[in-house]
Amino acid sequence: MSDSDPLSTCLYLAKLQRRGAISPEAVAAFDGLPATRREFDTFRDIVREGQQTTHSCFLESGVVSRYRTLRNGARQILSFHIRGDMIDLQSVLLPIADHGIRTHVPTRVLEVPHAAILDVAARFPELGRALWFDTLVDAAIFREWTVNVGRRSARERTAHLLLEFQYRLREVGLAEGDTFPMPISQADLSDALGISPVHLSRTLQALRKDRLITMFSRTVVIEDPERMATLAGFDTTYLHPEGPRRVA
Amino acid sequence: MSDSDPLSTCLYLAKLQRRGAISPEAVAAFDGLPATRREFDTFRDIVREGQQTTHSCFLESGVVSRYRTLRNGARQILSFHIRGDMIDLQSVLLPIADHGIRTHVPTRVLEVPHAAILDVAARFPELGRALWFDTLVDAAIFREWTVNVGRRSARERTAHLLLEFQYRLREVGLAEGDTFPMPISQADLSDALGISPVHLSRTLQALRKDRLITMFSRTVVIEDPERMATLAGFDTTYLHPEGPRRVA
DNA sequence: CGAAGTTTTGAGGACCTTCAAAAGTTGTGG
DNA sequence: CCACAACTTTTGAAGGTCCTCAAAACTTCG
Repeated sequence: MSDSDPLSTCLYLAKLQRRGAISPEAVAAFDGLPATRREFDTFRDIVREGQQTTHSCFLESGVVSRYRTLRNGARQILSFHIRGDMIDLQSVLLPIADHGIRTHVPTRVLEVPHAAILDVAARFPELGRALWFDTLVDAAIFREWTVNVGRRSARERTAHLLLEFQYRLREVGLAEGDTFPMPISQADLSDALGISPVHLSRTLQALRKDRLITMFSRTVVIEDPERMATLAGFDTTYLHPEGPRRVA
Repeated sequence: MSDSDPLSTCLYLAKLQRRGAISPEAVAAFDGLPATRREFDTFRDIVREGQQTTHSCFLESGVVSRYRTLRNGARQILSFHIRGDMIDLQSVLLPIADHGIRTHVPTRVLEVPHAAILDVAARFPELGRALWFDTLVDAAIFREWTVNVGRRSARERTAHLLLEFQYRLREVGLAEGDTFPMPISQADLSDALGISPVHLSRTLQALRKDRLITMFSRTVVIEDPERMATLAGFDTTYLHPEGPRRVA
Protein backbone atom coordinates (compact mmCIF):
# COMPACT_ATOMS: atom_id res chain seq x y z
CA MET A 1 0.00 0.00 0.00
CA SER A 2 1.65 3.27 -1.11
CA ASP A 3 0.32 6.77 -0.61
CA SER A 4 -1.30 8.82 -3.35
CA ASP A 5 -0.78 6.82 -6.51
CA PRO A 6 -1.79 8.59 -9.72
CA LEU A 7 -5.33 7.81 -10.76
CA SER A 8 -4.36 7.85 -14.42
CA THR A 9 -2.93 4.33 -14.09
CA CYS A 10 -6.38 2.87 -13.61
CA LEU A 11 -7.81 3.67 -17.05
CA TYR A 12 -10.95 5.22 -15.63
CA LEU A 13 -10.07 8.67 -16.88
CA ALA A 14 -9.33 7.14 -20.26
CA LYS A 15 -12.86 5.72 -20.25
CA LEU A 16 -14.41 9.09 -19.42
CA GLN A 17 -12.37 10.70 -22.19
CA ARG A 18 -13.41 8.05 -24.70
CA ARG A 19 -16.95 9.18 -23.94
CA GLY A 20 -16.32 12.89 -24.48
CA ALA A 21 -13.67 15.58 -24.27
CA ILE A 22 -12.71 16.79 -20.81
CA SER A 23 -10.79 20.02 -20.24
CA PRO A 24 -7.12 19.77 -19.21
CA GLU A 25 -7.84 21.50 -15.90
CA ALA A 26 -10.53 18.97 -15.03
CA VAL A 27 -8.25 16.09 -16.04
CA ALA A 28 -5.50 17.51 -13.83
CA ALA A 29 -7.86 17.94 -10.89
CA PHE A 30 -9.15 14.41 -11.27
CA ASP A 31 -5.70 12.93 -11.59
CA GLY A 32 -4.66 14.83 -8.50
CA LEU A 33 -7.27 13.14 -6.30
CA PRO A 34 -5.72 11.44 -3.28
CA ALA A 35 -5.66 7.75 -4.11
CA THR A 36 -4.46 4.78 -2.12
CA ARG A 37 -3.61 1.48 -3.77
CA ARG A 38 -4.90 -1.67 -2.12
CA GLU A 39 -4.47 -5.29 -3.13
CA PHE A 40 -6.87 -8.12 -2.44
CA ASP A 41 -6.52 -11.86 -2.69
CA THR A 42 -9.06 -14.11 -4.44
CA PHE A 43 -12.50 -14.32 -2.78
CA ARG A 44 -12.09 -11.40 -0.42
CA ASP A 45 -14.80 -8.88 0.40
CA ILE A 46 -13.82 -5.35 -0.59
CA VAL A 47 -17.10 -4.07 0.85
CA ARG A 48 -19.46 -6.04 3.07
CA GLU A 49 -23.24 -5.82 2.77
CA GLY A 50 -24.59 -3.12 5.05
CA GLN A 51 -21.17 -1.66 5.76
CA GLN A 52 -20.67 2.09 5.97
CA THR A 53 -18.05 3.26 3.46
CA THR A 54 -15.85 6.32 3.22
CA HIS A 55 -14.02 5.63 -0.05
CA SER A 56 -14.82 4.65 -3.61
CA CYS A 57 -12.76 2.17 -5.60
CA PHE A 58 -11.27 2.31 -9.08
CA LEU A 59 -10.36 -1.14 -10.36
CA GLU A 60 -6.81 -1.31 -11.72
CA SER A 61 -6.64 -5.04 -12.37
CA GLY A 62 -8.61 -8.14 -11.45
CA VAL A 63 -12.29 -9.04 -11.42
CA VAL A 64 -14.91 -8.31 -8.78
CA SER A 65 -18.64 -8.80 -8.43
CA ARG A 66 -21.33 -6.96 -6.55
CA TYR A 67 -23.82 -9.25 -4.83
CA ARG A 68 -26.69 -9.53 -2.39
CA THR A 69 -27.26 -12.42 -0.03
CA LEU A 70 -30.74 -13.53 1.01
CA ARG A 71 -31.62 -14.90 4.41
CA ASN A 72 -31.81 -18.44 3.08
CA GLY A 73 -28.20 -18.13 1.95
CA ALA A 74 -29.00 -17.74 -1.74
CA ARG A 75 -26.90 -15.13 -3.47
CA GLN A 76 -27.55 -12.95 -6.51
CA ILE A 77 -24.59 -11.42 -8.28
CA LEU A 78 -25.63 -8.02 -9.66
CA SER A 79 -22.67 -7.12 -11.87
CA PHE A 80 -19.09 -7.95 -12.69
CA HIS A 81 -16.37 -5.34 -12.89
CA ILE A 82 -13.03 -5.25 -14.67
CA ARG A 83 -10.11 -2.93 -15.26
CA GLY A 84 -11.13 0.69 -15.74
CA ASP A 85 -14.44 0.37 -13.88
CA MET A 86 -15.31 2.51 -10.92
CA ILE A 87 -16.84 -0.13 -8.71
CA ASP A 88 -18.90 1.76 -6.20
CA LEU A 89 -19.23 5.28 -7.39
CA GLN A 90 -22.72 5.27 -5.93
CA SER A 91 -21.34 4.98 -2.41
CA VAL A 92 -20.30 8.64 -2.76
CA LEU A 93 -23.90 9.60 -2.02
CA LEU A 94 -25.14 6.27 -0.62
CA PRO A 95 -22.47 5.54 1.97
CA ILE A 96 -24.30 2.54 3.44
CA ALA A 97 -23.68 -0.33 1.07
CA ASP A 98 -26.88 -2.11 0.05
CA HIS A 99 -24.75 -4.92 -1.45
CA GLY A 100 -21.31 -6.47 -1.08
CA ILE A 101 -18.30 -6.41 -3.37
CA ARG A 102 -16.03 -9.45 -3.65
CA THR A 103 -12.96 -10.39 -5.68
CA HIS A 104 -12.79 -13.40 -8.00
CA VAL A 105 -9.05 -13.21 -8.70
CA PRO A 106 -6.22 -11.23 -7.09
CA THR A 107 -7.29 -7.62 -7.54
CA ARG A 108 -5.76 -4.16 -7.28
CA VAL A 109 -7.87 -1.08 -6.60
CA LEU A 110 -7.27 2.60 -6.00
CA GLU A 111 -9.31 4.07 -3.16
CA VAL A 112 -10.41 7.70 -3.17
CA PRO A 113 -12.26 9.43 -0.30
CA HIS A 114 -15.87 10.28 -1.09
CA ALA A 115 -15.37 13.89 -0.02
CA ALA A 116 -12.63 14.40 -2.60
CA ILE A 117 -14.81 13.05 -5.40
CA LEU A 118 -17.77 15.23 -4.42
CA ASP A 119 -15.45 18.19 -4.33
CA VAL A 120 -14.11 17.85 -7.89
CA ALA A 121 -17.61 17.00 -9.14
CA ALA A 122 -18.89 20.30 -7.74
CA ARG A 123 -15.89 22.33 -8.92
CA PHE A 124 -15.97 20.91 -12.47
CA PRO A 125 -19.55 20.38 -13.66
CA GLU A 126 -18.22 18.49 -16.68
CA LEU A 127 -16.73 15.93 -14.28
CA GLY A 128 -19.93 15.83 -12.28
CA ARG A 129 -21.78 15.04 -15.51
CA ALA A 130 -19.25 12.38 -16.50
CA LEU A 131 -19.61 10.63 -13.15
CA TRP A 132 -23.37 10.93 -13.26
CA PHE A 133 -23.29 9.42 -16.75
CA ASP A 134 -21.22 6.53 -15.47
CA THR A 135 -23.80 5.69 -12.81
CA LEU A 136 -26.51 5.89 -15.48
CA VAL A 137 -24.74 3.27 -17.59
CA ASP A 138 -24.46 1.21 -14.43
CA ALA A 139 -28.23 1.45 -14.02
CA ALA A 140 -28.76 0.53 -17.68
CA ILE A 141 -26.72 -2.63 -17.15
CA PHE A 142 -28.81 -3.53 -14.11
CA ARG A 143 -31.94 -3.11 -16.20
CA GLU A 144 -30.54 -5.45 -18.83
CA TRP A 145 -29.75 -8.01 -16.15
CA THR A 146 -33.31 -7.79 -14.87
CA VAL A 147 -34.48 -8.54 -18.40
CA ASN A 148 -31.95 -11.34 -18.56
CA VAL A 149 -33.04 -13.22 -15.46
CA GLY A 150 -36.69 -12.26 -15.83
CA ARG A 151 -37.44 -13.15 -19.40
CA ARG A 152 -34.70 -15.19 -21.02
CA SER A 153 -34.13 -18.96 -20.88
CA ALA A 154 -31.01 -20.31 -19.17
CA ARG A 155 -29.43 -20.81 -22.58
CA GLU A 156 -30.17 -17.29 -23.75
CA ARG A 157 -29.09 -15.55 -20.59
CA THR A 158 -25.86 -17.51 -20.39
CA ALA A 159 -25.02 -16.48 -23.95
CA HIS A 160 -25.92 -12.90 -23.07
CA LEU A 161 -23.63 -12.77 -20.07
CA LEU A 162 -20.72 -14.15 -22.08
CA LEU A 163 -21.22 -11.55 -24.81
CA GLU A 164 -21.46 -8.69 -22.33
CA PHE A 165 -18.28 -9.84 -20.63
CA GLN A 166 -16.46 -10.12 -23.95
CA TYR A 167 -17.63 -6.71 -25.09
CA ARG A 168 -16.48 -4.97 -21.94
CA LEU A 169 -13.12 -6.77 -21.89
CA ARG A 170 -12.55 -5.69 -25.47
CA GLU A 171 -13.15 -2.04 -24.55
CA VAL A 172 -10.18 -2.18 -22.19
CA GLY A 173 -8.00 -4.37 -24.39
CA LEU A 174 -8.35 -7.60 -22.43
CA ALA A 175 -9.97 -9.72 -25.15
CA GLU A 176 -8.18 -10.98 -28.24
CA GLY A 177 -10.81 -11.14 -30.93
CA ASP A 178 -13.35 -13.72 -29.84
CA THR A 179 -11.13 -15.21 -27.15
CA PHE A 180 -11.21 -13.84 -23.64
CA PRO A 181 -10.44 -14.83 -20.06
CA MET A 182 -13.42 -15.49 -17.77
CA PRO A 183 -11.87 -16.38 -14.42
CA ILE A 184 -15.17 -17.01 -12.66
CA SER A 185 -16.32 -20.35 -11.31
CA GLN A 186 -19.54 -21.86 -12.59
CA ALA A 187 -20.96 -21.58 -9.08
CA ASP A 188 -20.46 -17.81 -9.22
CA LEU A 189 -21.68 -17.52 -12.79
CA SER A 190 -24.84 -19.37 -11.81
CA ASP A 191 -25.36 -16.84 -9.00
CA ALA A 192 -25.21 -14.10 -11.61
CA LEU A 193 -27.61 -15.89 -13.94
CA GLY A 194 -30.16 -16.90 -11.34
CA ILE A 195 -29.88 -20.62 -12.12
CA SER A 196 -28.36 -23.59 -10.32
CA PRO A 197 -24.71 -24.56 -10.87
CA VAL A 198 -25.78 -27.96 -12.16
CA HIS A 199 -28.03 -26.45 -14.76
CA LEU A 200 -25.38 -23.96 -15.81
CA SER A 201 -22.93 -26.80 -16.37
CA ARG A 202 -25.42 -28.53 -18.65
CA THR A 203 -26.25 -25.27 -20.41
CA LEU A 204 -22.59 -24.57 -21.18
CA GLN A 205 -22.23 -28.12 -22.46
CA ALA A 206 -25.11 -27.57 -24.82
CA LEU A 207 -23.59 -24.32 -26.13
CA ARG A 208 -20.34 -26.22 -26.78
CA LYS A 209 -22.13 -29.13 -28.41
CA ASP A 210 -23.84 -26.67 -30.77
CA ARG A 211 -20.43 -25.21 -31.67
CA LEU A 212 -21.33 -21.76 -30.37
CA ILE A 213 -18.45 -21.58 -27.90
CA THR A 214 -15.40 -23.48 -26.70
CA MET A 215 -13.74 -23.23 -23.32
CA PHE A 216 -10.37 -24.15 -21.86
CA SER A 217 -8.84 -23.24 -18.50
CA ARG A 218 -11.29 -20.40 -17.83
CA THR A 219 -10.85 -18.93 -21.25
CA VAL A 220 -13.89 -18.63 -23.49
CA VAL A 221 -13.92 -18.55 -27.29
CA ILE A 222 -17.04 -17.33 -29.05
CA GLU A 223 -16.93 -19.64 -32.06
CA ASP A 224 -20.00 -18.25 -33.80
CA PRO A 225 -20.50 -14.62 -32.74
CA GLU A 226 -23.42 -14.08 -35.08
CA ARG A 227 -25.52 -17.01 -33.90
CA MET A 228 -24.60 -16.19 -30.32
CA ALA A 229 -25.80 -12.59 -30.67
CA THR A 230 -29.05 -13.78 -32.23
CA LEU A 231 -29.57 -16.41 -29.56
CA ALA A 232 -28.92 -13.95 -26.73
CA GLY A 233 -30.76 -11.03 -28.28
CA PHE A 234 -27.57 -9.10 -27.57
CA ASP A 235 -27.70 -5.44 -28.52
CA THR A 236 -24.97 -3.13 -27.24
CA THR A 237 -27.27 -0.13 -26.94
CA TYR A 238 -27.65 -0.62 -23.20
CA LEU A 239 -23.89 -0.29 -22.69
CA HIS A 240 -24.11 3.19 -24.23
CA PRO A 241 -20.70 3.06 -25.90
CA GLU A 242 -21.32 6.36 -27.68
CA GLY A 243 -20.93 8.32 -24.45
CA PRO A 244 -23.24 10.96 -23.01
CA ARG A 245 -25.06 13.72 -24.80
CA ARG A 246 -22.64 16.46 -25.80
CA VAL A 247 -23.29 19.69 -23.94
CA ALA A 248 -22.89 22.81 -26.01
CA MET B 1 -51.75 21.39 -22.59
CA SER B 2 -50.81 24.73 -21.04
CA ASP B 3 -47.46 26.49 -21.16
CA SER B 4 -45.02 26.57 -18.26
CA ASP B 5 -46.89 25.06 -15.36
CA PRO B 6 -45.12 25.30 -12.00
CA LEU B 7 -43.04 22.25 -11.22
CA SER B 8 -43.90 22.47 -7.54
CA THR B 9 -47.29 20.87 -8.23
CA CYS B 10 -45.67 17.56 -9.03
CA LEU B 11 -44.24 16.80 -5.57
CA TYR B 12 -40.81 16.03 -6.94
CA LEU B 13 -39.23 19.00 -5.24
CA ALA B 14 -40.95 17.94 -2.04
CA LYS B 15 -39.27 14.56 -2.38
CA LEU B 16 -35.84 16.12 -2.87
CA GLN B 17 -36.41 18.31 0.16
CA ARG B 18 -37.50 15.36 2.28
CA ARG B 19 -34.09 13.93 1.52
CA GLY B 20 -32.12 17.02 2.52
CA ALA B 21 -32.28 20.78 2.79
CA ILE B 22 -32.05 22.75 -0.48
CA SER B 23 -31.31 26.46 -0.55
CA PRO B 24 -34.17 28.85 -1.43
CA GLU B 25 -32.32 30.07 -4.55
CA ALA B 26 -31.97 26.49 -5.84
CA VAL B 27 -35.62 25.77 -5.08
CA ALA B 28 -36.63 28.90 -6.98
CA ALA B 29 -34.43 28.02 -9.95
CA PHE B 30 -35.85 24.52 -10.05
CA ASP B 31 -39.42 25.67 -9.74
CA GLY B 32 -38.78 28.13 -12.56
CA LEU B 33 -37.86 25.41 -15.05
CA PRO B 34 -40.02 25.57 -18.18
CA ALA B 35 -42.54 22.78 -17.81
CA THR B 36 -45.31 21.62 -20.11
CA ARG B 37 -48.20 19.57 -18.83
CA ARG B 38 -49.27 16.59 -20.91
CA GLU B 39 -52.05 14.08 -20.34
CA PHE B 40 -52.12 10.48 -21.47
CA ASP B 41 -54.85 7.91 -21.66
CA THR B 42 -54.53 4.37 -20.31
CA PHE B 43 -52.02 2.12 -22.13
CA ARG B 44 -50.28 4.85 -24.09
CA ASP B 45 -46.55 5.00 -24.74
CA ILE B 46 -44.98 8.12 -23.28
CA VAL B 47 -41.62 7.07 -24.68
CA ARG B 48 -41.07 4.33 -27.24
CA GLU B 49 -38.11 1.95 -27.10
CA GLY B 50 -35.21 3.30 -29.09
CA GLN B 51 -36.75 6.74 -29.44
CA GLN B 52 -34.63 9.88 -29.17
CA THR B 53 -35.91 12.16 -26.42
CA THR B 54 -35.52 15.85 -25.72
CA HIS B 55 -37.50 16.17 -22.46
CA SER B 56 -37.73 14.47 -19.11
CA CYS B 57 -41.02 13.78 -17.34
CA PHE B 58 -42.20 14.44 -13.82
CA LEU B 59 -45.23 12.36 -12.92
CA GLU B 60 -48.06 14.42 -11.44
CA SER B 61 -50.69 11.70 -11.24
CA GLY B 62 -51.23 8.23 -12.61
CA VAL B 63 -49.08 5.11 -12.91
CA VAL B 64 -46.51 4.24 -15.56
CA SER B 65 -44.04 1.42 -16.13
CA ARG B 66 -40.74 1.25 -17.90
CA TYR B 67 -40.31 -1.90 -19.97
CA ARG B 68 -38.24 -3.72 -22.56
CA THR B 69 -39.62 -5.95 -25.27
CA LEU B 70 -37.72 -8.97 -26.59
CA ARG B 71 -37.83 -10.16 -30.16
CA ASN B 72 -40.09 -13.06 -29.27
CA GLY B 73 -42.64 -10.55 -27.97
CA ALA B 74 -41.94 -11.24 -24.29
CA ARG B 75 -41.84 -8.13 -22.16
CA GLN B 76 -40.07 -7.31 -18.93
CA ILE B 77 -41.32 -4.43 -16.85
CA LEU B 78 -38.36 -2.78 -15.13
CA SER B 79 -40.08 -0.42 -12.71
CA PHE B 80 -43.34 1.26 -11.82
CA HIS B 81 -43.65 4.97 -11.18
CA ILE B 82 -46.16 7.02 -9.26
CA ARG B 83 -46.82 10.61 -8.26
CA GLY B 84 -43.69 12.54 -7.40
CA ASP B 85 -41.35 10.34 -9.44
CA MET B 86 -39.14 11.70 -12.15
CA ILE B 87 -39.65 9.00 -14.72
CA ASP B 88 -36.74 9.31 -17.08
CA LEU B 89 -34.21 11.55 -15.47
CA GLN B 90 -31.54 9.40 -17.09
CA SER B 91 -32.59 10.54 -20.55
CA VAL B 92 -30.96 13.89 -19.71
CA LEU B 93 -27.60 12.30 -20.50
CA LEU B 94 -28.82 9.18 -22.34
CA PRO B 95 -31.19 10.74 -24.88
CA ILE B 96 -31.75 7.49 -26.79
CA ALA B 97 -34.21 5.48 -24.73
CA ASP B 98 -33.07 1.91 -24.10
CA HIS B 99 -36.57 1.09 -22.87
CA GLY B 100 -40.15 2.25 -23.26
CA ILE B 101 -42.48 4.03 -20.84
CA ARG B 102 -46.19 3.27 -20.82
CA THR B 103 -49.21 4.36 -18.80
CA HIS B 104 -51.44 1.98 -16.85
CA VAL B 105 -54.12 4.52 -15.99
CA PRO B 106 -54.85 8.05 -17.22
CA THR B 107 -51.69 9.95 -16.38
CA ARG B 108 -50.52 13.56 -16.15
CA VAL B 109 -46.87 14.51 -16.54
CA LEU B 110 -44.84 17.70 -16.66
CA GLU B 111 -42.21 17.76 -19.38
CA VAL B 112 -38.98 19.71 -18.97
CA PRO B 113 -36.31 20.10 -21.69
CA HIS B 114 -33.08 18.24 -20.97
CA ALA B 115 -31.02 21.36 -21.55
CA ALA B 116 -32.84 23.26 -18.80
CA ILE B 117 -32.24 20.46 -16.31
CA LEU B 118 -28.54 20.23 -17.15
CA ASP B 119 -28.30 23.96 -16.76
CA VAL B 120 -29.69 24.18 -13.21
CA ALA B 121 -27.71 21.08 -12.23
CA ALA B 122 -24.50 22.84 -13.29
CA ARG B 123 -25.45 26.18 -11.71
CA PHE B 124 -26.49 24.64 -8.39
CA PRO B 125 -24.22 21.74 -7.44
CA GLU B 126 -26.61 20.85 -4.61
CA LEU B 127 -29.32 20.25 -7.23
CA GLY B 128 -26.88 18.28 -9.37
CA ARG B 129 -26.19 16.08 -6.37
CA ALA B 130 -29.89 15.68 -5.57
CA LEU B 131 -30.63 14.56 -9.15
CA TRP B 132 -27.63 12.26 -9.17
CA PHE B 133 -28.86 10.78 -5.90
CA ASP B 134 -32.26 10.18 -7.42
CA THR B 135 -30.77 8.15 -10.27
CA LEU B 136 -28.74 6.18 -7.72
CA VAL B 137 -31.89 5.19 -5.87
CA ASP B 138 -33.33 4.23 -9.24
CA ALA B 139 -30.35 1.95 -9.79
CA ALA B 140 -30.72 0.48 -6.29
CA ILE B 141 -34.32 -0.42 -7.10
CA PHE B 142 -33.23 -2.12 -10.34
CA ARG B 143 -30.71 -4.14 -8.35
CA GLU B 144 -33.42 -5.23 -5.95
CA TRP B 145 -35.59 -6.29 -8.88
CA THR B 146 -32.73 -8.34 -10.27
CA VAL B 147 -32.51 -10.10 -6.91
CA ASN B 148 -36.26 -10.50 -6.98
CA VAL B 149 -36.56 -12.24 -10.33
CA GLY B 150 -33.22 -14.01 -10.00
CA ARG B 151 -33.40 -15.58 -6.59
CA ARG B 152 -36.88 -15.44 -5.12
CA SER B 153 -39.81 -17.82 -5.68
CA ALA B 154 -42.96 -16.55 -7.38
CA ARG B 155 -44.64 -16.26 -3.99
CA GLU B 156 -41.79 -14.30 -2.43
CA ARG B 157 -41.30 -11.94 -5.33
CA THR B 158 -45.00 -11.21 -5.62
CA ALA B 159 -45.10 -10.32 -1.94
CA HIS B 160 -42.02 -8.17 -2.41
CA LEU B 161 -43.50 -6.19 -5.28
CA LEU B 162 -46.68 -5.51 -3.31
CA LEU B 163 -44.70 -4.25 -0.33
CA GLU B 164 -42.50 -2.01 -2.46
CA PHE B 165 -45.56 -0.53 -4.14
CA GLN B 166 -47.28 0.07 -0.82
CA TYR B 167 -44.19 1.67 0.69
CA ARG B 168 -43.75 4.10 -2.18
CA LEU B 169 -47.44 4.99 -2.30
CA ARG B 170 -47.30 5.76 1.41
CA GLU B 171 -44.41 8.16 0.90
CA VAL B 172 -46.60 10.30 -1.33
CA GLY B 173 -49.77 9.87 0.69
CA LEU B 174 -51.59 7.49 -1.67
CA ALA B 175 -51.92 4.54 0.72
CA GLU B 176 -54.23 4.45 3.71
CA GLY B 177 -52.51 2.25 6.25
CA ASP B 178 -52.25 -1.20 4.73
CA THR B 179 -54.77 -0.52 1.99
CA PHE B 180 -53.65 0.86 -1.34
CA PRO B 181 -54.71 1.05 -4.99
CA MET B 182 -52.83 -1.14 -7.43
CA PRO B 183 -54.41 -0.37 -10.81
CA ILE B 184 -52.29 -2.82 -12.77
CA SER B 185 -53.58 -5.90 -14.56
CA GLN B 186 -52.24 -9.30 -13.61
CA ALA B 187 -50.82 -9.62 -17.11
CA ASP B 188 -48.70 -6.52 -16.50
CA LEU B 189 -47.75 -7.54 -12.99
CA SER B 190 -46.59 -10.88 -14.31
CA ASP B 191 -44.40 -9.03 -16.83
CA ALA B 192 -42.81 -7.22 -13.90
CA LEU B 193 -42.32 -10.41 -11.91
CA GLY B 194 -40.98 -12.56 -14.73
CA ILE B 195 -43.67 -15.21 -14.37
CA SER B 196 -46.70 -16.21 -16.44
CA PRO B 197 -50.09 -14.55 -15.85
CA VAL B 198 -51.61 -17.91 -15.02
CA HIS B 199 -49.07 -18.59 -12.34
CA LEU B 200 -49.43 -15.11 -10.90
CA SER B 201 -53.18 -15.64 -10.59
CA ARG B 202 -52.57 -18.84 -8.62
CA THR B 203 -49.86 -17.19 -6.54
CA LEU B 204 -52.18 -14.35 -5.53
CA GLN B 205 -54.87 -16.86 -4.68
CA ALA B 206 -52.44 -18.65 -2.40
CA LEU B 207 -51.51 -15.39 -0.64
CA ARG B 208 -55.21 -14.71 -0.10
CA LYS B 209 -55.89 -18.24 1.11
CA ASP B 210 -53.08 -17.84 3.66
CA ARG B 211 -54.69 -14.60 4.87
CA LEU B 212 -51.67 -12.49 3.96
CA ILE B 213 -53.58 -10.17 1.66
CA THR B 214 -57.07 -9.41 0.37
CA MET B 215 -57.99 -7.73 -2.89
CA PHE B 216 -61.03 -5.97 -4.30
CA SER B 217 -61.42 -3.90 -7.46
CA ARG B 218 -57.69 -3.35 -7.88
CA THR B 219 -57.19 -2.38 -4.30
CA VAL B 220 -54.83 -4.43 -2.16
CA VAL B 221 -54.92 -4.83 1.60
CA ILE B 222 -51.86 -6.22 3.37
CA GLU B 223 -53.63 -8.20 6.08
CA ASP B 224 -50.50 -9.43 7.85
CA PRO B 225 -47.66 -6.96 7.22
CA GLU B 226 -45.22 -8.78 9.47
CA ARG B 227 -45.55 -12.20 7.85
CA MET B 228 -45.52 -10.55 4.43
CA ALA B 229 -42.25 -8.75 5.16
CA THR B 230 -40.69 -11.97 6.42
CA LEU B 231 -41.92 -13.95 3.45
CA ALA B 232 -40.64 -11.37 0.96
CA GLY B 233 -37.40 -10.62 2.76
CA PHE B 234 -38.47 -7.01 2.42
CA ASP B 235 -35.97 -4.49 3.80
CA THR B 236 -36.41 -0.83 2.93
CA THR B 237 -32.68 -0.11 2.88
CA TYR B 238 -32.57 -0.28 -0.90
CA LEU B 239 -35.13 2.53 -1.18
CA HIS B 240 -32.70 4.75 0.75
CA PRO B 241 -35.44 6.72 2.53
CA GLU B 242 -32.86 8.53 4.68
CA GLY B 243 -31.68 10.61 1.73
CA PRO B 244 -28.14 11.17 0.52
CA ARG B 245 -25.05 11.80 2.56
CA ARG B 246 -25.08 15.30 4.00
CA VAL B 247 -22.38 17.45 2.51
CA ALA B 248 -20.66 19.74 4.99
C1' DC C 1 1.25 -36.61 -4.68
C1' DG C 2 -2.44 -35.55 -1.91
C1' DA C 3 -5.92 -32.12 -0.76
C1' DA C 4 -9.16 -28.86 -1.90
C1' DG C 5 -11.92 -26.97 -5.10
C1' DT C 6 -14.57 -27.33 -9.45
C1' DT C 7 -17.17 -29.51 -13.02
C1' DT C 8 -19.87 -33.28 -14.60
C1' DT C 9 -23.27 -37.06 -14.37
C1' DG C 10 -27.51 -39.35 -12.95
C1' DA C 11 -32.08 -39.62 -11.13
C1' DG C 12 -36.29 -37.95 -9.33
C1' DG C 13 -39.26 -34.26 -8.45
C1' DA C 14 -40.94 -29.36 -7.88
C1' DC C 15 -42.11 -25.19 -9.86
C1' DC C 16 -43.70 -22.89 -13.37
C1' DT C 17 -45.34 -22.80 -18.39
C1' DT C 18 -48.47 -23.34 -22.21
C1' DC C 19 -52.82 -23.90 -24.22
C1' DA C 20 -57.58 -23.58 -24.11
C1' DA C 21 -61.84 -22.56 -22.28
C1' DA C 22 -64.96 -20.83 -18.65
C1' DA C 23 -66.26 -17.38 -15.45
C1' DG C 24 -66.21 -12.90 -13.91
C1' DT C 25 -65.75 -7.79 -14.43
C1' DT C 26 -65.92 -3.34 -16.67
C1' DG C 27 -67.36 -0.12 -19.95
C1' DT C 28 -70.55 1.54 -23.68
C1' DG C 29 -74.52 2.50 -26.26
C1' DG C 30 -79.26 1.79 -27.22
C1' DC D 1 -80.83 0.22 -16.96
C1' DC D 2 -80.02 -3.61 -19.53
C1' DA D 3 -77.35 -6.02 -23.23
C1' DC D 4 -73.40 -6.87 -25.30
C1' DA D 5 -68.58 -6.57 -26.26
C1' DA D 6 -64.05 -6.39 -24.64
C1' DC D 7 -61.08 -7.32 -21.28
C1' DT D 8 -59.38 -9.68 -17.14
C1' DT D 9 -59.10 -13.41 -14.00
C1' DT D 10 -59.64 -18.17 -12.95
C1' DT D 11 -59.64 -23.19 -13.76
C1' DG D 12 -57.97 -27.58 -15.61
C1' DA D 13 -54.63 -30.56 -17.59
C1' DA D 14 -50.31 -31.88 -19.56
C1' DG D 15 -45.56 -31.07 -20.01
C1' DG D 16 -40.94 -28.79 -19.91
C1' DT D 17 -37.40 -26.33 -17.66
C1' DC D 18 -34.88 -26.17 -14.00
C1' DC D 19 -33.93 -27.77 -9.07
C1' DT D 20 -32.02 -30.75 -5.39
C1' DC D 21 -29.20 -34.29 -3.73
C1' DA D 22 -25.40 -37.14 -4.04
C1' DA D 23 -21.48 -39.06 -5.93
C1' DA D 24 -17.85 -39.41 -9.44
C1' DA D 25 -14.43 -37.34 -12.42
C1' DC D 26 -11.51 -33.81 -13.32
C1' DT D 27 -8.28 -29.59 -12.21
C1' DT D 28 -5.37 -26.83 -9.74
C1' DC D 29 -2.04 -25.96 -6.45
C1' DG D 30 0.95 -26.32 -2.54
